[in-house]
Amino acid sequence: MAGSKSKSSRVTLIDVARKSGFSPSTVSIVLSEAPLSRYVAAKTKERIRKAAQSLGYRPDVFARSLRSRRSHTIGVLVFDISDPFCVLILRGIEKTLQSTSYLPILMDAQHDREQFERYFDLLMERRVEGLIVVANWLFDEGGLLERLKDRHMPTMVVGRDVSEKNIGSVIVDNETGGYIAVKHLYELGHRRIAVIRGPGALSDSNRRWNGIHRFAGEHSLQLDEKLVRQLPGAIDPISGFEGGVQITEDLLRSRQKFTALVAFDDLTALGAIRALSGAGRSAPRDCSIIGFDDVPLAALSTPGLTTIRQPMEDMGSAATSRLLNALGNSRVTAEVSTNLELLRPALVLRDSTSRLA
Amino acid sequence: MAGSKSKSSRVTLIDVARKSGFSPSTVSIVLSEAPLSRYVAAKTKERIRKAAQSLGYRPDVFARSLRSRRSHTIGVLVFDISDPFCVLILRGIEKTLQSTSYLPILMDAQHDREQFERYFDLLMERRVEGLIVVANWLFDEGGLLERLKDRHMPTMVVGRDVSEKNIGSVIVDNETGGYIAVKHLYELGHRRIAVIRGPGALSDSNRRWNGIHRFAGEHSLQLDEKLVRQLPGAIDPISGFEGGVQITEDLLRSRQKFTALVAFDDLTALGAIRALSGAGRSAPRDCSIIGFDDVPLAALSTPGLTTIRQPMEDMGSAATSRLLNALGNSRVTAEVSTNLELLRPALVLRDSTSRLA
DNA sequence: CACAACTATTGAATCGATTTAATTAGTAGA
DNA sequence: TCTACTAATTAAATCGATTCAATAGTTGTG
Repeated sequence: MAGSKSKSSRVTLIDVARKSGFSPSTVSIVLSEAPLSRYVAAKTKERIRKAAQSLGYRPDVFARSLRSRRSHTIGVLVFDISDPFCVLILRGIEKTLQSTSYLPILMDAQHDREQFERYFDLLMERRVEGLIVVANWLFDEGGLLERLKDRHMPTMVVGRDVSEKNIGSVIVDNETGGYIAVKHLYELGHRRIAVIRGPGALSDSNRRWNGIHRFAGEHSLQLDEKLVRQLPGAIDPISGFEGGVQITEDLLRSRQKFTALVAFDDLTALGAIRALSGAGRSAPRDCSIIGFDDVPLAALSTPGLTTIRQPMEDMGSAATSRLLNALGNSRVTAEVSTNLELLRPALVLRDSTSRLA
Repeated sequence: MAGSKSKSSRVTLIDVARKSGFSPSTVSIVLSEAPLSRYVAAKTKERIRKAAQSLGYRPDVFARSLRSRRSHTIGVLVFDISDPFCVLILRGIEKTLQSTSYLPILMDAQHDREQFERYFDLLMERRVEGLIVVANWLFDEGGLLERLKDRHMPTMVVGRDVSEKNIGSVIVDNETGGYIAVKHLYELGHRRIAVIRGPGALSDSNRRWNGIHRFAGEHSLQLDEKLVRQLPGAIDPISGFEGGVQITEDLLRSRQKFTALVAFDDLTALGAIRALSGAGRSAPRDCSIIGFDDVPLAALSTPGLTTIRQPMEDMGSAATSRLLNALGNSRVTAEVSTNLELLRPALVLRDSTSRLA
């Protein structure tokens, strides 16, 4: 075809300059919409854009980033993508980023702390302009975020409360969640309610318990200590399931009576259902069970799991918006407002809970 | 501190050159292990490395890529990351890439075809050196890969058979999978076996059916046409579940007798279990159910789902290895060997199937 | 001893953009 | 008339590496 170099070398800015009859400088200014483009005549702009278009010009990301010292990327570091909890958060992040000029660079630390740090460094090397850490409940708080503090990189953490200078967090209101969970069971008539608390090291765990406790206090509901158990420290995404199985088996063996159970999260709840079934009982007939999170598979189990939903997609969006906000104000002194953002949980009614006969 | 410039400007190659006493050229050659480094004296190398180390030098990715025309990255394009099927494949890819100098750049098309193309272009713009497409069963075959063919970019597709020039695929041996599935039920004594086939447009679906059919032929097992149904075209990752519910309800209503059911995949199987339970029956007591895939949640449902495992992590690894291989031979003419790689499925025994009473 | 071949290192060009300071022209105010 | 400012455009420097051709020095060989 006429005009198309047989050598399929890339189309560069200079090609556009030649074709449009303006200098590379002007072309650059127009196409990258630099501040100076205010002074460029409208006709010039148009002609340059047309030339670029007709040549199919795409700026070279590397050259651009090298000179401008901007990457137009945001690092998204997930601690363990196999945790179903994460996926919807990612969706929220991606959707929010879509309308901007930022590109997410997603890395999965595969539940490995070293990997996490390695990828963290890689993201820094790639000069991401901001960072979103998706921290599932396995995320070890101790010191892992130390290095985040050093760099002055606007950072948001989703799913974990990390109150540090220049680091913002978005999490669900765990206390309210716990409150709602028992409230639901209470309103169904249950009074002997077992609770499987999360690992003690997890702040989520304690907050949810606080909510449960507060409700109990307000309604003079007796929480029998013998019916309150705690998951051991978690190792991988499904250890919650196994913990749920074991603790529930143990509760059943103990011959304590209970007609309902609040599980720390959905996986624990699924474990409880499994244990119940193993003992020849079933939910909700013999025992109502409520989970927490509303991970996708909660809707797919039989019975469908009644649970407290974390608005995961919203959490992703909220974190991203705040990050963008910090980035927009002034890139140099970008500071994420430090405070914590709490999102409201919601009760999702399915079939694992029922009115006490 | 002594030596540390208060202005925290980056450490560049020139700084290392100054400190080590060699020229930038030599430093570059040594640190990037270019071919010429064969001729650099061992002592020189050592001194340069030490200088770089002590300054904390990290090469600038953008400058490097600009000049060398290499990005050291591999694009990983997932059609829908919320499909549990994908996650383990990703893990396989990442693990294989870890020991190399390639960095995966992961993008999630969020089940949106336009998004897929947008991200595809973005990856090209970022000059990835190879591409891995993780295509779950929702991936629309028609024409979506057209553009892959144009660019001469080494490409592997996981989870879908795309036989195109210069595109390799890695999938599970679906026919064998189907064969194993009925075989298992047959050996448990089942003779009246229902089958929920996948959407007709899906080649997976037909292959699995072929396997089932072949087994039936070899063992003169009668497959009652009235017990064979087909899922409608899929829309989102969980439409298999709903399809499973509806078809199973329909089968139950039809009053045809069957003691076992082969579901197209795990989600469909979970749907079948749900429908069974809705009709007051349960698996495996009233009907044995076998799924396909072994997605993570198959182990968490009650009863645990007996299923045919796709070796997803291996599939990811295999695809990556072959891509690396193509990349290694000669970057310019890198060609992925076109042929399809079939991985063996395996029966995973859990509790949703049992011997016919 | 001349010539090649190899070792060891470097100067200078280059990748493709952005950005700064400079240039020109026009126009308004003192 | 001179200054000051704005509008419109551009030449040239720059970002931080890689790479190629060039330069010596050294060794081998016929």
